[in-house]
Amino acid sequence: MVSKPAPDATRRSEKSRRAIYAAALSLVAEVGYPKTTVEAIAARAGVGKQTIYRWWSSKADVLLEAFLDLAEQTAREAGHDTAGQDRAGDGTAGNEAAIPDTGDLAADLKAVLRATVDELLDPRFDAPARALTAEGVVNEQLGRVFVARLLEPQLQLYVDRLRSAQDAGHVRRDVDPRIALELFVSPLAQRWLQHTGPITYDYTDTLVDYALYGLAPR
Amino acid sequence: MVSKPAPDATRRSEKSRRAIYAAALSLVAEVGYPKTTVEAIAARAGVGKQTIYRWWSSKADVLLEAFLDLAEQTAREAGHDTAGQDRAGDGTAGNEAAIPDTGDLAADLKAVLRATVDELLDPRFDAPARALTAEGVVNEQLGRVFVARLLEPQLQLYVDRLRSAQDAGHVRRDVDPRIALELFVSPLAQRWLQHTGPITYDYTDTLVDYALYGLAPR
Amino acid sequence: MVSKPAPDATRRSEKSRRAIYAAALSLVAEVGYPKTTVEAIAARAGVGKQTIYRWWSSKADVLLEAFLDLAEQTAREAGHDTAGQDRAGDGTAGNEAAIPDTGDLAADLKAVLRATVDELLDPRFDAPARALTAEGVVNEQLGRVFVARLLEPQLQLYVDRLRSAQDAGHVRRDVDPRIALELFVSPLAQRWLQHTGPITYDYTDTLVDYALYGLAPR
Amino acid sequence: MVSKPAPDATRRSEKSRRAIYAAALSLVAEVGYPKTTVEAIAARAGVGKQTIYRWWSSKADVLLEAFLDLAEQTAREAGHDTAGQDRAGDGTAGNEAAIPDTGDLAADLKAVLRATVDELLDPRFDAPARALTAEGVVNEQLGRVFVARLLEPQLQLYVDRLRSAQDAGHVRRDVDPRIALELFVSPLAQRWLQHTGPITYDYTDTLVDYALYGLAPR
DNA sequence: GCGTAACCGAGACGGTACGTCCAGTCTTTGA
DNA sequence: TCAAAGACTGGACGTACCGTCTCGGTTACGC
Repeated sequence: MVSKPAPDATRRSEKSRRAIYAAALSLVAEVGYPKTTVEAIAARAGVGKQTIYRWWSSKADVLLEAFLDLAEQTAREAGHDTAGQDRAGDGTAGNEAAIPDTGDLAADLKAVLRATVDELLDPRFDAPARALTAEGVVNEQLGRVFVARLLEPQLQLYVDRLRSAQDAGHVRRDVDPRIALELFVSPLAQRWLQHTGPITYDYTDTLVDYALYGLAPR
Repeated sequence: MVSKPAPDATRRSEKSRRAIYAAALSLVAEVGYPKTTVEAIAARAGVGKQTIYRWWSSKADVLLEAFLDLAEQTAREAGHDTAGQDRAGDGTAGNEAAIPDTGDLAADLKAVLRATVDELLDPRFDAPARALTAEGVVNEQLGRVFVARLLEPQLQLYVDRLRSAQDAGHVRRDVDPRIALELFVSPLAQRWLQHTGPITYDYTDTLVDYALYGLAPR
Repeated sequence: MVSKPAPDATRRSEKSRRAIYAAALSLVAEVGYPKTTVEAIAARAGVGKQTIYRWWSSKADVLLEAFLDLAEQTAREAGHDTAGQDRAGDGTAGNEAAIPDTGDLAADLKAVLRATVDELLDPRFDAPARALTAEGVVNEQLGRVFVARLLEPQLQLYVDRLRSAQDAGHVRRDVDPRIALELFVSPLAQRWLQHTGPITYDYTDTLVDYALYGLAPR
Repeated sequence: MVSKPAPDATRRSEKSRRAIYAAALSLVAEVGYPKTTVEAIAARAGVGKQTIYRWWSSKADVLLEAFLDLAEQTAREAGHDTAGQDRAGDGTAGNEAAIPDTGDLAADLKAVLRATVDELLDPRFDAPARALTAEGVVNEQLGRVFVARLLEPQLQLYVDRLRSAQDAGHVRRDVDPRIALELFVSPLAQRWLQHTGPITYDYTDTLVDYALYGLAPR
């Protein structure tokens, strides 16, 4: 079975690709993911439907790549701006500037989470991110790609910072950083996804405090 | 504007309602939410499409009520069967039996979370709960209903148990229980929704330990 | 086969019957036959749908009886007005006042056809008559009833008048009156039904002249 | 307002068009016009419903064109086969071969009407012609198209033949041929449409005789 | 420099499901 | 005890998109 003759990627129209990304992202932001149709993306991008289906397998796939591209671009811009404490273009796509390490773990985490709060409240990110997350909840294949390409690389930065804290003796050695990070990242994620509570700096600060020092009296 | 004449609910067919719930739940479990169509629900329920559209506004709406009904029923059964020793959930069954209070907070939380793990791994709950959560992520109106009717009541049980622990001096007085509970509930929710990690008893036990005693050395 | 339990006609509501007739005729006149629905008739008549289905088998059936009733009524009124040369209530329902017999066949026929022209141009008759005729073209069963109850009784009057003219020696003895009448009645009918030409007094007068004296030179 | 972007007719699928015509005609012949649904036509033609709605506005419109096409085809075949000696019809086949002119008007008309009788009794023509005529009675727009495209061209042939007879002195000069032809054509049409009498060669022969020589004694 | 291959915009195609409308039947309720 | 009201199953309607399939046209590469 050789189902797909595999189109020649070298002859691909860069202009069309960009136009499709832009159309997909703007449509999702405007009318929402479910009402965004492949036909509408093609029309807005000034592109034939076949040009979409030639390179992507579904609406979700287009949006996923469009969003990855957006993330990459944003990261690149951020990289140029803040210069120094970041890397980019390592194939995992994303704005993974390392978490700062001032020696004060709580302060560093609070700073990063505050930046995340800003991002979550920016509709430019909110709409497509929400749409892709929702699709991933129900479409495991897409979900795994989304997590692997976008979410995990971010989480890995927390793992790194926590390990550094362990080396410095600020976090117990027997703590698994991959689980530990969920104590402050997941609550924020859930509030964002399910509207189960307000998203504020105070809130994320509190999460960090609770997570680091526990609920039980010392 | 009163566009809809509003059908007479007293004359509603109970048989049809039940058949529609059953059809919706079984179809979602079998073919997934996106491939579940209103027509298929009607066909399987042996019902005219109009009977669905007369009482619900969308596929999501049907499934929401079907799932609420399922949760209620499950709760009722559980209530009769086990009287007192009860499960709780994260966006799943609508059972409002209180979390046990043996005096050992860690043990009580671990027990309840283990029950939740069981539920999340049961496809009977997983499929519709996942579908509704995904829909709620993207459709705020439905999301809010879902949260208010199913999720919040469950979370309130944790609030109650944590307050009791505060009274017993096992949790710091300055901790906000509504936020505290997210430290162990949200990570589980995220792993479930986004497949970001395995869901096991070990994992939830660890979450409780981390949350109660913190990451920093004592 | 006793398919229908046959409702008790003696307990039938006369008021409902009249209201249904009125509703059916007015709706056909207003929105046309195809857009006239049983539900709309019931609603306008302030009657349950079942009350219609109890006594009639279809929309066409209702309209047929409504129209027969209208014709009967019109005939009765005409009878009272013109007093003397008419009969009524003989079970065949209709306005079959006999064709006048002044001894001048051409003049008598022209007068009657002019009256028919007036009727055909009156929308009160045109809409339902056209609807029923169209239905009868395609639904033979209804068509035969329509012809038997309404059309044939009318045509019989021409037969009678033509026979009288034969007795007076104004029409050839070997002419079949049932066919002869079609020479002036059918052209008018076709123009009305198919809009194949204007319908005027001049036209019907001409038809009578052509039919009586032929096309060939004398 | 130009609501419809108007599809590109040059890219239209000839195969689909033919399949739709065939399906429409066969369904009307089999189950009758009212029970013929657009969905059934599409299914039998192996075509999507949208392909029908893209090119036609309604079931009636499809059948009209299908029938016009059939008439044209029949005419073409007849033209090739019999060359010169041709049929004419009443609202049926679109063959514009002239009525024969042997010098004997009565004989020529009788021959043509006998051919028409044959056609009216052929179910292949009867079902769709009847359906379209009925629709045209109630839907004036379609009726006018039907008359203009099919009926009038046929009638014009009679006009021509009658004019030729006038030149030959066989018909009075003061007779209007367009009205005269109705004396024998309309009665046949009415008997066919409304089942008001048998349709035979004898009948049409009689009509011609009555029309040419009149009812009054000579 | 000239085919020729393939991508491109465009959009018609066979389909599926939508949400609405109405037919004809069945059930409840008030007079 | 009947009829009004209207919910019910069923199924066609006309629409919106799906994903596939031509159709010219326009590159851009290999000979």
